Amino acid sequence: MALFLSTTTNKVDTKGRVSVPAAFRAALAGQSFHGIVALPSFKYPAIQCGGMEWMEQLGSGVDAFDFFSDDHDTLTATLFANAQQLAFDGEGRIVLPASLIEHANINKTAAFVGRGPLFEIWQPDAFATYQSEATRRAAEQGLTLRPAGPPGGTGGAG
Amino acid sequence: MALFLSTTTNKVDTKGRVSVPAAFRAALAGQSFHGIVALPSFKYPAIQCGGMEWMEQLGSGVDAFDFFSDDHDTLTATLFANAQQLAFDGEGRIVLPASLIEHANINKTAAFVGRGPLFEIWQPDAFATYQSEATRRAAEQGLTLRPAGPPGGTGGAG
DNA sequence: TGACTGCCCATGAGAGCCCATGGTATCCCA
DNA sequence: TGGGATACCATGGGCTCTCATGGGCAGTCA
Repeated sequence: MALFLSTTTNKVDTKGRVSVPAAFRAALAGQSFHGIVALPSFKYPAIQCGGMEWMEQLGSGVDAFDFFSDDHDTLTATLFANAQQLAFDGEGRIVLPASLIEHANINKTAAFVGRGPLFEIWQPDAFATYQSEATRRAAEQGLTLRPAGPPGGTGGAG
Repeated sequence: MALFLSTTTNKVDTKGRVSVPAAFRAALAGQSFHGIVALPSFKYPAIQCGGMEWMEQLGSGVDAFDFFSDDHDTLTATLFANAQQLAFDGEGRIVLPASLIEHANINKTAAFVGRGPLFEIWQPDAFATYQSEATRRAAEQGLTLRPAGPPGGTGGAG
């Protein structure tokens, strides 16, 4: 499983291209699709990304007959319909589609934020704000991480 | 298994032809029938599509129902009787039959919406409405993605 | 014979591919 | 330990080729 760590800010050129950090690319090496899958977060102005395996895992519960279910309607409409396959060019860059650029208010630079099994792309200032807010909340709540703890809690990353 | 992602809007020309997005065609490459299978959705004004393998999978799902039951009648009547094979022309276009055009209220443009193992064709405005509603529902329900195996906590997309 | 379907070609825009470059971190050797 | 060389990475620009789109023509069926 790919693991994404640390934060890197890269430039977006006039064509809308951004270099995906080499460490992130390395984490994705060996997957069937040479690139990333990106979808807009509906909680905050960020783009959530992972490899094709991540996407397949997200969709693994959806089999051919699930389109009879309302929940899966909602899920696939928000998940697959908004997802974009962004292939790497020869230099390991991707082109951010206009819809995602707009969603994340990205302008000249983009911050790549590691989140473990996935990573996010943010407008750097927006991320800084979000980050300091999250840090403050964590301190307030005395949030701790329970290693290998039982799943189902509010999760570690916040 | 083919995986259909993202949404693309293409024009319908005067002959009723539409280009199937190249990414969708690529996902269907290698299947026995060079084209798509399309059937009207009975839940909303859209056309549900997939490759021949998808149709075969639907068929095997129908087997699970009792052959003499009403469910079976309903399903076969709905799925197979209304299904249409639409072959690609040399440029990867299909011609939408009048019955499907009418069902989806398609006029000058058609939105191709990825839904994972299948995709749908919508009248773009109708889909926008449906989409925003689905997004709202997903956010409201705090719908989380729990892929089959690993503990996700709050899941991937959020 | 007429209408329609399927096949072919042309074209503009845009995406993707290739090459070049500067900076930085690392490695090797003295 | 310090300096030079090298390799990798982020960045920029130009070019090619694919894709979406439009129209024409021939074959087929009613």
